[in-house]
Amino acid sequence: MTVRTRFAPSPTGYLHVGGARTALFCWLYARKHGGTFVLRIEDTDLARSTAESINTILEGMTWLGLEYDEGPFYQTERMDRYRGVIQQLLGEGKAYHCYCSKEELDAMRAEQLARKQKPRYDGRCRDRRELPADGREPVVRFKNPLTGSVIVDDLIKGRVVFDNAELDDLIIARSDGGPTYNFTVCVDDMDMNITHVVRGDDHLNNTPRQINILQALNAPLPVYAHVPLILGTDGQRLSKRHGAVSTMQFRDEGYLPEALLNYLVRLGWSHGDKEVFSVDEMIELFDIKDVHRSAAAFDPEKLLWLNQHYIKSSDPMHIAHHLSWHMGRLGIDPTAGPDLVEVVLAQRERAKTLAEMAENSAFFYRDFDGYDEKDASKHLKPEALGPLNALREALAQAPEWTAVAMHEIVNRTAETHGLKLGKIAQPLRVAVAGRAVSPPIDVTLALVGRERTLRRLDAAIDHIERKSAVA
RNA sequence: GCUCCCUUCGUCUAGUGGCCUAGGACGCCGGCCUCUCACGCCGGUAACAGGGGUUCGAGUCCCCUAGGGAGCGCCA
Repeated sequence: MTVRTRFAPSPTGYLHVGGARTALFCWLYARKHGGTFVLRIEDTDLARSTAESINTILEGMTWLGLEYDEGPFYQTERMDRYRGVIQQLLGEGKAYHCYCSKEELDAMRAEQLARKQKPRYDGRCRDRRELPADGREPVVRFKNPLTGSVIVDDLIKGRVVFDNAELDDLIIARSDGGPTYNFTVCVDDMDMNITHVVRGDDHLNNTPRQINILQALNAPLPVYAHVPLILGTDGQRLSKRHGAVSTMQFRDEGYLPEALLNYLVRLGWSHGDKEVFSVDEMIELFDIKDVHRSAAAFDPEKLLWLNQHYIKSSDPMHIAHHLSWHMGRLGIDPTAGPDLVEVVLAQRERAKTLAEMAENSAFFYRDFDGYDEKDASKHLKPEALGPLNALREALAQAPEWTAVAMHEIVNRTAETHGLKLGKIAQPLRVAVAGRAVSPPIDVTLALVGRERTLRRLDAAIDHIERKSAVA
């Protein structure tokens, strides 16, 4: 039997990291077993589904590289099929019309709660004969078995047993005829020949209902794997209020897709002490059975560490490609300055995100607005004038503008002035970078280039002179 | 309230009865390196939720308690 998994988000928001991880697990499982990964959009809630959500979800999947083999299928395009199956169930006596009003149901629930019972429909319309006179439209309810139990042999949670007595006759079609979630899932999983249902464990309680429906449909049962959800840093369930949970937000903040994927796969899953996994390694080593049963908290610090790890160790060309996108976001044209690959090489050990790297590299491509105040007052002082002037002169005559040549000139100037390297490198750094932080000074000069360096040195010298004149 | 799920350092986890005076990773703290910021290297801090069993022996098996989460919709 060929493995077929599906990821079935409802388009009522963006793709959050919990969903992304579920999608990753589904995808890995399919890839590992040479199976098929199906994408299905569960958009039966017309009021809350939006085309925009669908686009961000698709965009997120693409960015992460979780390509699907079939789909996306839209439930809204399968309404006729659902209606047909509902009729079939009705005809076979496996479902029935229910005319209970909202008020009636609310009263029932309130009473059950008051008696400290689990609220559930009591099945009073199961054998209803005459229709109410007001001609109201009924809903359709599924006849859940009254006795016995449902066994779920979950790949992650193990064997879980539910008593049918705990379940009730759930609504499968609304009074407007629209099918409901628990029902469409069953029809789709059946029609799409899904063999493995990998989803969030908030669905574990739905599983026995779905199994009962599937059985009423004479459909083969898929294998289930309920993955625990992701918690926020505070241990609470991750939600829209807990900050950066949107997949695309991670891209915008400068994370690499491979870093997010690596972080996500290690959340609830491990392979010994191994921390770093390429996508190929994930596919090779991942096994749904090794997924933890308990929820895991999202730790932004560790994600940051992984991101930096990939920035540091990936092919600079690859990083440059992503960096280019971030430079563009800052309004910088990466062709108007040094080769981005050189920039990556200079910056990759001092940036945890690409957004940070882009910001810290802007001065290679365009003039900065002004000096960092603290750094300027500390390093651009009158005593720096001599060295800076000497540097200006020496650099102007540099036969070639390379890091090696820069190194030579800066060191020699420091020596002739009897200064430690730091005493000369720092003023120089502030002069060309605008602040006291940058890659090694020789590399920095090489990247800034001759013209910009000399211009900025003049400006710095001018800055010091004007300041001391005022004082 | 009822049903179901979960519980090893702050966090992610290793651990499948003896190899555990509990290992790794992130973070944090200290040191080294050093032209800044970083990187790197070295060292340190820190956990089996509690209580009962079973067993020669329990983080590992069983039971109970506590705590956390989910579900109980004409939402998905």
